[in-house]
Amino acid sequence: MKLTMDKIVNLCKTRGFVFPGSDIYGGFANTWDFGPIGVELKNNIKRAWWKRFVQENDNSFGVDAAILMNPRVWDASGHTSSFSDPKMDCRNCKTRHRADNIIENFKGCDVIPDQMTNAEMEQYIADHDIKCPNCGKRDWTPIRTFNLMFATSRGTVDGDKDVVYLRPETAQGEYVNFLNVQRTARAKVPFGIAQIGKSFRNEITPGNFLFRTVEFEQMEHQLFCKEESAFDHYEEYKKRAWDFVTDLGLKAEHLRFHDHDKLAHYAKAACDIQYLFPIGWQELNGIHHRSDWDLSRHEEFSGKSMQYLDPVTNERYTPSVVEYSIGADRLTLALMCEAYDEEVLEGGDTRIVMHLHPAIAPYKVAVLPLQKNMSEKGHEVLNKLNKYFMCSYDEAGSIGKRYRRQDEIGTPFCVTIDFDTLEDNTVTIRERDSMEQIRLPIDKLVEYISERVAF
RNA sequence: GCGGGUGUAGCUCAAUGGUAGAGCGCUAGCCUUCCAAGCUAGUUACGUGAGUUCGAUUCUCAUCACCCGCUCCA
Repeated sequence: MKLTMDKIVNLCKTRGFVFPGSDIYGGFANTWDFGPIGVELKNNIKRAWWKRFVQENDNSFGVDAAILMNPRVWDASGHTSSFSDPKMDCRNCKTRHRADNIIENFKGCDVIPDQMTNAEMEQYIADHDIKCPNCGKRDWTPIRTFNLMFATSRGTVDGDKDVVYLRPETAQGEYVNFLNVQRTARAKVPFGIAQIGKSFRNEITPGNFLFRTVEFEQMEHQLFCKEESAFDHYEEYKKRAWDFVTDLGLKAEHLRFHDHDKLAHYAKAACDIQYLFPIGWQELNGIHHRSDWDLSRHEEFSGKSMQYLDPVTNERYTPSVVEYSIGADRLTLALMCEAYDEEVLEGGDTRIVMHLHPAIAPYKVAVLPLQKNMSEKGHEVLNKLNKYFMCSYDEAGSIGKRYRRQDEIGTPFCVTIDFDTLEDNTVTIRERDSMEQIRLPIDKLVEYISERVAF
């Protein structure tokens, strides 16, 4: 079976994982709404991440910072000045390029484009006759700047409004709270601050379904540590990031590390984990050694000391940061791609199965009375189970059809009520991947399922 | 934003300058004791706006959305 994004999108729309954003108005580019099944899946993924990187870490603490931040945060982070791309189009071959990249890649380049204005870059390109790398002609449109931050305004009186930005990354919420968390949690370096939250980027690009959206959710862990141990932690987090996604079900042969050739100005090392999506190898997460750049900048712009006083050695220093960041929507997409399967059964018919890790499956168990007159017993079982698990209840259609419905949304267990159930309180429990069935007393169900859906 | 393509039920498709059908799905009923059975009934669509025309889902233009590529990145 060749997996295409189309198949995933189709399943998502028909089964209620994900719908196009603003659907009844014809959609809205690069936005998607999670439906009843999808929101469970994504919440389970976020919960698994939080468990792994906060709950099971005794030196890791969560925050949920505001999306709107003081605009000076973005001056300090560099986003106000550098988070906009100077773009120009080649009129001849209709390709779009970044002016700064074109200049940088020009042989004999003797300037730093980041420090130039658009007019200076246009002049430089004209003076040096820099041609389109695609078609070899020089027929450029003027440079236009795209700021990737969504701007809105604070204040109710026109003309007296301050521009504020929807955050383009969650990381700054962790950095500005470094000392608040350290003090209140009585944390000792090295320790981490984690956050899951939405970020916004005004990018003019095709989205490839959930892979690239203008509004997206990041799961981030910032480890604050001593400069000399930062590279060790960097390596440690590469491994932890890898283990997390493989434990959730991504196959190792669909994953690879990808070191950055060009480092951002603040980074001492940067590495991605890429996943083999239907659209090719694409970034799933990033791990960055950011040195003390972020805290130092905030110290500079806020005037507040960001230094940590080591209580044992009395040493005072600005910690380095090892950042681990993964897109929740992107990970959800990867896990759906990995789980998707069209199985050919004996007899030639096929079933679509989502082999999701039980821990992230939207429903853990479906309750299926074999006949409609078993409704009462069915609800009795349902009401026992839904105290512990997200449950589905279905009494429409043949039992085989109902199994297939659950297979398509990845439900790991189906519990069937039959005539014997009414006599002896036992049920058939059917497992999704193996399609095997065993008989269990109703009283044992919670324990049996709990053991198998843990992460 | 640029170039190319597409737009008809929930999904996959059909037909037509005289206002639309099928299969699957879904709902209800009958039947049915564990992997998409059957029968009956019901359900829902021409993306939006303008133009040509006696009449437009069909032709033209615009617009919107989506898909592929450029570009970008978590």
